[in-house]
Order: sequence, then structure tokens, then C-alpha cells
Amino acid sequence: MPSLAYDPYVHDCPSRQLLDRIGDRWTVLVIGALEDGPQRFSQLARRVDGVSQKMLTQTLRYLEADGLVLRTAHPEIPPRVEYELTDLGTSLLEPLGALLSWAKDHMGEVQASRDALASAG
Amino acid sequence: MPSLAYDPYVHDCPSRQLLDRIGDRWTVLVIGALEDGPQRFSQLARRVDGVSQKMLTQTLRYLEADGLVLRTAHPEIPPRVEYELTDLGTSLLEPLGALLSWAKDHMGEVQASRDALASAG
DNA sequence: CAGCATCCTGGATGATACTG
DNA sequence: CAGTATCATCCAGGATGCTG
Repeated sequence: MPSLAYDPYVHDCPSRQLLDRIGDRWTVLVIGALEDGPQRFSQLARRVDGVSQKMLTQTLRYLEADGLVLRTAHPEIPPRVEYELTDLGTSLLEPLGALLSWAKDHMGEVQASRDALASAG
Repeated sequence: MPSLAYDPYVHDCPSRQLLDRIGDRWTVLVIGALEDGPQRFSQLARRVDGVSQKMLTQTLRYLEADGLVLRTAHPEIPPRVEYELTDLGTSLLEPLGALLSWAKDHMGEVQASRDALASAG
């Protein structure tokens, strides 16, 4: 049994800060989109369907600041900017994968529970 | 390398639904608080510091509906209601623990990256 | 004690227009 | 193409008061 000892509601606690990041709609999606190699801004925008330019930019800036994503601007016309996961960012794929894996394995049970409660009224 | 193949932005996708749940500030905290056994409502309110009655109630209702938490109301005066993780809820502790673990192990690097960028201007 | 109902605010997010 | 700037919106979440 893993320990959740340090409380994420303590503002200074790393777990809280991580939770805040994962909380927003886009961070996880962007990281997922970058899983298979460097991507250009417009590629990401298409890949992470529904994200606005503003949000994509903001998310990428955060990830860059946190050292999870590397930004490379090529001095060309027209501009070309590529984003890729750093080693640190890549290391996050594993626990994230574990979570998605749980969802895949157990979401059926969750859905069944919802349905049961709904039909029970 | 884990696969993040199925896209969480697809509304039907389990990963998206899980993300939505974890997205809110309280779900993860409540699950964490329930890690070491059944808790009363007021205990949880104190444990998950900062949560309002409304949010705690709402979060518990969701978790109950999803089959992650079991609610037991004892017919007494004054009322006593206990919440505990189901087996399903307990199984979520593991991937969650992995994520928190990552935060613990790497948040230092993240913070260093932030500081570096900040001082660099 | 546990928990609804109501009102209200702020910040996250989107839409739009413009630029190097 | 890859952004920046600005305005508009929406609802999660907090505050408060009441009930069984």
C-alpha cells in the first residue's frame, strides 16, 4: 500500500502543486501528445483538439518553465518552433500511464456503479 | 514506455472522465484522507483542511456514485455517517501513490527549473 | 452532526483581432 | 507560422443560513 502521507492540501507541498497542474484541462493532454516525439506548435494545436491558441501557449510556457518541455525556435521565415519532452517530462509519462491504465481497467466498474445508482433512483 | 494512446479529449474516453474527476481540487484529497480507514463527515472536513461543507458533500456523493466510497449512515441522534474506501477506491490508491511519488522525487528539479528561468529573466 | 438551498464572486477559459 | 493583447463568459467553489 502506497503512502499518501504528505498532505496535498498544504500549499507548499509538492503533491499539491502537481495536483494543481494536472487539474487544468490541457497539461496532461499536451504531455500525452508529445509522447511520440517533437511536435510543432500547429501540430500540437491540431492534436490536442479543442485547445485555443491562448491555452496551448500558456500550457507550453508552464511546462517549459517547469523543465518538462523543451522549446526550440528555428530562426526561419516562416517561423518554426518545436516542442519536445525533456527527460524529466518523459519520466512523468510513467505514473500518468499508470493512472490511465487504472481508468482503462476499472472505468467499467465505475460506470456500472453509476448506472446502478441512477436506475435505483 | 507506457502508452497514452487513447485520447483523453474524446468525451467518451475513460481517461477523460478520470481526468475530469482528478481535475477538481478535492477528489484526490478525500481519497487520500480515507486511506487509513473509515472516517466521519466531520473528521474528513477537518482532515481535508480548507474544504467547504458543500464541496465535501458533493465530492463524497460523486465518489459514492462511482463506487469508490461506501457511505454508512447510522440511525442515531445525533446522526453519525461514516465513509470508507471500497475495494475499487482502494485500488486507485496505487496509481495515485505513483503520481505523488513522482512529485516527491522530481519536484525539486521542477522547482530548480522555475528558479533558473526566473533569475534568468 | 450531517447536509441542503441560495446567492455571489474570481479566476480559468474561450473568442476575436492584431503582429513579427 | 507562432504567437500577443484584449474583451467576454461561465461555472467551480466559497459564504451564509436553515433543517432533520
